[in-house]
Amino acid sequence: MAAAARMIVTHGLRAPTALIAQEAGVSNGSLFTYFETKADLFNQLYLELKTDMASAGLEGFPASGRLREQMLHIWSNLARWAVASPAKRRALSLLSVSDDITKASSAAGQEAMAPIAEVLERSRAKGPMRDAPMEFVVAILTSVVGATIDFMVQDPTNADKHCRNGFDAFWRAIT
Amino acid sequence: MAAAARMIVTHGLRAPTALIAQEAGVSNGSLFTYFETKADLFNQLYLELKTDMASAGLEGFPASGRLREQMLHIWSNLARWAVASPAKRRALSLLSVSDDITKASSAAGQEAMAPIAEVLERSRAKGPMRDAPMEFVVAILTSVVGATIDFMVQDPTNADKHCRNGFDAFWRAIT
Amino acid sequence: MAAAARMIVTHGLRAPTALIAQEAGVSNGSLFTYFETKADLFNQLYLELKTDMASAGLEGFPASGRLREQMLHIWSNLARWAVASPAKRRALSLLSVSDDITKASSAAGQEAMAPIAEVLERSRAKGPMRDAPMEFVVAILTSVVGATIDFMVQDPTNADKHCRNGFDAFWRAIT
Amino acid sequence: MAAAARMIVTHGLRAPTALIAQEAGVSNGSLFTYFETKADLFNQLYLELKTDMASAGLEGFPASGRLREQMLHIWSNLARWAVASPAKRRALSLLSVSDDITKASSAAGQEAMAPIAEVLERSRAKGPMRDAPMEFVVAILTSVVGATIDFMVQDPTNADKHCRNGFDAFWRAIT
DNA sequence: CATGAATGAGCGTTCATTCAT
DNA sequence: GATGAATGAACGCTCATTCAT
Repeated sequence: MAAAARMIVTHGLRAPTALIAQEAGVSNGSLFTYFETKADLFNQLYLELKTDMASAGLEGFPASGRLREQMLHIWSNLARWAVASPAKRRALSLLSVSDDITKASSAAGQEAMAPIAEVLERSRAKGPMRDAPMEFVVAILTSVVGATIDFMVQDPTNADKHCRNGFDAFWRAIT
Repeated sequence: MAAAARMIVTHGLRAPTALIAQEAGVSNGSLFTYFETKADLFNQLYLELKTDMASAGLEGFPASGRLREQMLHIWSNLARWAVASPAKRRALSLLSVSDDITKASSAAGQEAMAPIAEVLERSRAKGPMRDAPMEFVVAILTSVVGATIDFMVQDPTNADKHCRNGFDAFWRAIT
Repeated sequence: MAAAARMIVTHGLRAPTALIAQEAGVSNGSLFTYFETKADLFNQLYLELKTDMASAGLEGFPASGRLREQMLHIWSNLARWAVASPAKRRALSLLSVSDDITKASSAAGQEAMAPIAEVLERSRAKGPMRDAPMEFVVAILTSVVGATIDFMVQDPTNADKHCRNGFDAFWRAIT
Repeated sequence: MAAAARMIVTHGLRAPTALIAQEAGVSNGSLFTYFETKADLFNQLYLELKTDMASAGLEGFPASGRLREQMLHIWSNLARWAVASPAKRRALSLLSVSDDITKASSAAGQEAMAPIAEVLERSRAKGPMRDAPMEFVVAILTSVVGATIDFMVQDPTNADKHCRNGFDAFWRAIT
């Protein structure tokens, strides 16, 4: 799956299975010993990446902290993860819009993000977005953090500043 | 190009050129009289859609209005355009993440959005994001308006409310 | 289709489509311009061969002759056709037992044989097999004529004798 | 080999060796401990089935009976065997036309049928087919008994009648 | 001898692109 | 310029066979 992620980065979702197998150091046929189809591989990879991202986001979570600090902690973790694993991030964003990802995988992906969503839920609970659909809030989180990461990657010297600015904008939007 | 947009909606970016040509009422060969390659078609379509969207955003622009009203006007226009032309919107969002779109096309696309970006520039000029890169602000606009539209489409009865709520969140983020 | 028949003879039904295309003097891709799938090619070929065989059987049919002479005429024609076109015959017999041949094709094949079946029907009408299912009688015709042809091919010097002996056996069976 | 027969029935001759092994309760690799190649397995299976069929045909053979009764006994036995073991029969008929079956196996198969062929030889010795090649007579037996079985299976209520009618037709053909 | 993961050649099919008419 | 048949490289996937354990 790591090989698949790498090949998706360089070749997009059209990355030939033969290339993925080669990158993984196995024969093209062997790939299908582990994954029934290419779509299956993509779904499993999607879930792994999503789970990986979610657990990165929750690492060192300050359970006793104030809400804003908790959310900032997650935000920084997510940004750090994405900056540290650009391949994973790129692969995940391509997979997220792929037709190959089943509803089941999407649902499982949301499940993995549930603990983060819970913090988000509490964050917006008393603010102006208290009546908005939760998915809307998640969409805003995802997109603003995505934009933030892009600028952290682009201008690494000011990464921390971008990270903070992005979070502040996000926090303003939902509280 | 309209045919291409329609086929992209139903078949994704893998829509066969033969199908696009058929939908357009010309022979498959003729398509390559007008577009050197499929990628070329996609780039031209991308630019057309982006331009279309931008001009829709500016329609009836209240030149003398207050900044917030101007921005809200654009916001509502963009949302209305997307809701009225779901095919264009879907095609544009797929094309935006495609490998086929060249840097030149992306740049030209930003160019088309320049008048809107200008209003955006003035909107954030005195706020907390005054020092952020302009692309960052644009990215936030794009992503939040995108999320907003999704919920307008999904729940048309409350479309206006979603539109307004999205804008408010956005305005909070940048001012 | 002639190329397909030839390749089926030499490679069986597993004859690669690429080889069939090559034999036909076209590119592998072109084959699928004319036939949607390999199975489609096989079905069309099956029907062509069956029709070809049936019309060969009826060539010069003595409409005013006695029943036995009519049947013998058909029998000899069928045998001659098979001996003259061994490739067609081999391909047809392989296709007949293939999973790729649809019920529709089988039915159409029987349709093509209808005029022959009609003579057969009259032949057995007053004999001991008058109450047997018609398919049973056809099966006997097919199998005995098949065996006959094998020996005509194997021992061409006595082809006429084998042909006659086979018919006599068949005629004894059904009258 | 029983597993192979079963899988041939459900999947045709393309039945994967892995599936055959699984059905047999051994690992896919083990299959090749006992059979050098898939073709080898098929040849051995062919011979086993042919031998099985032949010995079924001879079961309870009335050595002192009249020729016609002896032949009818064999005929009924063959029909009963086929009706009772449809898998074996289907596998055998598929294998019979397969390219994988070697001349040696075919010859060995004929050898297994020799005792039956001997009765057949005596049956036709004084009749109109006395000068025909023995293989021709065998071919007629095989094909007519095959057609007979098809109708016994299809219409079990009248199985005995079909069996008898088939035999009568056959007997008329060779005597 | 048993296992089952690994192999890689081979196949059916697709489709962007070409080009003779 | 328009056509659409022809092209052939490329891809996802299968499966008989091998071999280290």
